[in-house]
Amino acid sequence: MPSRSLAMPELACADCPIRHRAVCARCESDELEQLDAIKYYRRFEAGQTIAWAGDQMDFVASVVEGVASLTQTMEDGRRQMVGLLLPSDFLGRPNRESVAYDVTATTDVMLCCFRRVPFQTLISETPHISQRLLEMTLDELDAAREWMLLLGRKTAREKIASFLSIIARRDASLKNRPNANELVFDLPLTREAMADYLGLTLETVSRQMSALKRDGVIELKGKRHITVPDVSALMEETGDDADGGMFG
Amino acid sequence: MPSRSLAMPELACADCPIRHRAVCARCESDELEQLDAIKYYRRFEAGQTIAWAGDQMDFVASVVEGVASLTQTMEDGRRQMVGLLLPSDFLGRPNRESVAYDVTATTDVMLCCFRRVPFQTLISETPHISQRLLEMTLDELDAAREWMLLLGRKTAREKIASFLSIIARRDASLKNRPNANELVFDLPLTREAMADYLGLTLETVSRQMSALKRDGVIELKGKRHITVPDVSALMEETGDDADGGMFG
DNA sequence: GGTTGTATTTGATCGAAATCAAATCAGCCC
DNA sequence: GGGCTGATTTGATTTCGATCAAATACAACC
Repeated sequence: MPSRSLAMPELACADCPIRHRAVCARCESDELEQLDAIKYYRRFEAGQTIAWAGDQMDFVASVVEGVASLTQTMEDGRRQMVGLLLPSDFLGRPNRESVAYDVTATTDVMLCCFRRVPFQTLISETPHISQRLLEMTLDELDAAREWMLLLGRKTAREKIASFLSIIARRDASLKNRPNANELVFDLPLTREAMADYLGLTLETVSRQMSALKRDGVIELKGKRHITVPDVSALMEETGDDADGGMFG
Repeated sequence: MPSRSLAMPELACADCPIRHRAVCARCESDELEQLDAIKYYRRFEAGQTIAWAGDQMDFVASVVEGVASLTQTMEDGRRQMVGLLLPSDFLGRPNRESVAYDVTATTDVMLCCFRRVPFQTLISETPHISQRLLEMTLDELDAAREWMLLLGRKTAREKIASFLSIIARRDASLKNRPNANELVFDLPLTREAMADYLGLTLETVSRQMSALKRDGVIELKGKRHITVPDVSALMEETGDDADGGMFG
């Protein structure tokens, strides 16, 4: 169900993929023009911090390209990722002045930013947008809750398998799959970032990746390029209900 | 920041505590009358299931009294709580037909229910309410993310201490504390439910409760009645930043 | 090609929490 | 009071993932 939004009608919009999720598909063109008036693009390099927890953030944004993440850090350095933003995901909290978590560019990232104050004005005057934001926030909440099950109850192997299936589900290259049963994609995260996502150490991530490879569940070309020869075999490993899902 | 809503202005409304969070404080009285027209009360006993994951739910609701929880269960029985609803919390997802998680009455619960379809109509016609729901959902998302840090990175002892401080923060009896440094409240959950909340086993919960008692961080009267003689000592144990917080 | 620095893998060991098992406590009903 | 039931505590042992440590792969740069 976090994939719900993928099923929503998309606006054909060549210059700004943002609108696909950030903006209600029912918006009138003049509303879209107002959005255009307050938007600008911004690029961040891999590893760069986009905002620190507690900072003022004078924009909200949508991810155009690349991956950004939200993380929380404890004083002693323990770190947990609490949000992973892929292209078309929304960043920022309308009506909140400050950011609650560190926002980092996990890969090179291109953001489409909307200036915060005028964006909020637009929301308050455009119920469509506010309703769309509610939908998106509910989707995020669903994703967070699925993530909680993973963190609280899954084994290391199940965590890795779940992560791979989550990334695969969102990966663009999905669109042209030659073989319906096979799956090929690139990992946008280092082993360390995966560990932060999964509540593991990077050593455990590496070991479990090796184990899945040894058992033929995945194949690796380089460190980041993954082939899943049999999707259902991967799904078996996630611990989730085998039903539904993106892959038939 | 999950406590943000507590700081919001509350409507004086003797018969229905719901409004305090569920409905925008800026609503006009005729909008409140419309809400009254579609609401009804419903009681559930401890242990009773309010809805199963996947069920249609023909109402949304606000918790008036007692505690309800959202849980996810894996086929082999592993269980993770993903939502804990205390009085004034909102239950249900506007514009979603079905429930995503099992909803259970953790104690005896009184709900103030709003019939779903008319409630949705009201939302779409009343931007205030839709914006209030967005605020509430953002609060829930913040809470979920704090919870993710707990599940992914905290030790068993830190989890217990964090849980106690979360419950204490929300407990009604807080309102009349004789001694600002001391804290007295009742646990609304069994050890098993705590385990489901924290991603632990009930034995570990029990052991860590005993350890905190042994170390003088908490005192126990019966199994459920907790006294925290020194709030800052408890906060030390949570692993969280010592700053801010409800207790000064 | 060699060097440097980072990312990743692999190995050995340790420890926190899970698991398995039993005892104790607290209501509750008669 | 006494027995019954479910909740909780406590104990013994195991196990999975963390930690500590070292080797290997890889890309960028000279």
